[in-house]
Amino acid sequence: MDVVLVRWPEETLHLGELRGSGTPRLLLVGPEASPPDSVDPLEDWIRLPAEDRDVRARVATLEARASNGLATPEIDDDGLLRFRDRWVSLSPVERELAGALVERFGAVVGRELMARKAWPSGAPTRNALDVHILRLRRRIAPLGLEVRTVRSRGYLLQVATI
Amino acid sequence: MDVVLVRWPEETLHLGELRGSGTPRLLLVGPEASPPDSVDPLEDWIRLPAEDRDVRARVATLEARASNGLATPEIDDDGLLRFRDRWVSLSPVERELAGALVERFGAVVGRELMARKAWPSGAPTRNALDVHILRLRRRIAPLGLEVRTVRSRGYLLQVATI
DNA sequence: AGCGTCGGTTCACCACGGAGAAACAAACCC
DNA sequence: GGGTTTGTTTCTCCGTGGTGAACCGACGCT
Repeated sequence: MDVVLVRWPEETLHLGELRGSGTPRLLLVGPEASPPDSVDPLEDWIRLPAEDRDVRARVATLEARASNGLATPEIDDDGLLRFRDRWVSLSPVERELAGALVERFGAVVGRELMARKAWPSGAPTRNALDVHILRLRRRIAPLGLEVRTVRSRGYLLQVATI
Repeated sequence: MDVVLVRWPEETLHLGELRGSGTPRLLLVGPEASPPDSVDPLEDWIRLPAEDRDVRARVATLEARASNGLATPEIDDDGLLRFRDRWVSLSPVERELAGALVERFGAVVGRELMARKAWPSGAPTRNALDVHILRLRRRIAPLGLEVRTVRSRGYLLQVATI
């Protein structure tokens, strides 16, 4: 999402909309004005006059924050799992499993539910799900995603931690 | 939590610790240095020389964000203990104990009460609770939480002190 | 102060079950 | 035909909960 530059305090009105819509914004604070106070991580400000590189740095940070919040993997129409401009192909079973995990990204999906998604008429073996999870893990690792186990509850898809 | 001022890029080493521990920090960027790039809302920077009121404004924002995001830990529907965008899974017994502590975050919870929560029909051994508290302590340490003992009263959950 | 008790911490060990992983075999698709 | 996908078995590993015992510091008593 693009960062909007706003003169402060001249364009205060405009600012209200931006805050409401969650648009990232950089306030250009005049030499005499006092700095705004907002805790919103999508809002920043800089004192004028300012160097170009400083403005650009703050804009870049806001952009990164904005797109970070939206960083959710998705499965496209071709069955590819896409995340942050990379992708991997999935096998049919993996697509169902990944689909369930992506739908509730960051939250736990029960083993039962996943098994029903992959095999609506009943899972072949109890172990089959484990094996496919293992394969899915290796498949999505290059995207920087990982499947974490929550014992006796299910699995959870998230951005890989270091 | 107090905001730490760090000269950039001279005190880069120090910065590593601060980032790791989630301490809010303001980087004082020398006249020639290029600004840092971090998306962490608990990190900000300002170009030197800077006006006092500008520094104060940025410090205030960081403080507000820190105390805002602090809030309280919570146990979600999946039984995960979440705190500051991190989480750990809990075993059933730990979930009961943590639940009692989270409910009264920052206040003492009696041993009796906790034992009843974990084992409604009576604790198995005298020190079963102790052992589970030990395990819970180690489990939640990565979240920056700690269980403090209040002798002959009970236990208290709080943000870990350094 | 000396001493015993109490409350709490930590460790080592066991048993059980859930999950991970490798290896093999069959089915499938280009 | 060759690679991919899927199912299955088997073995190993680890999370979990319980138990006993050693240890340690705070407290209270004489």
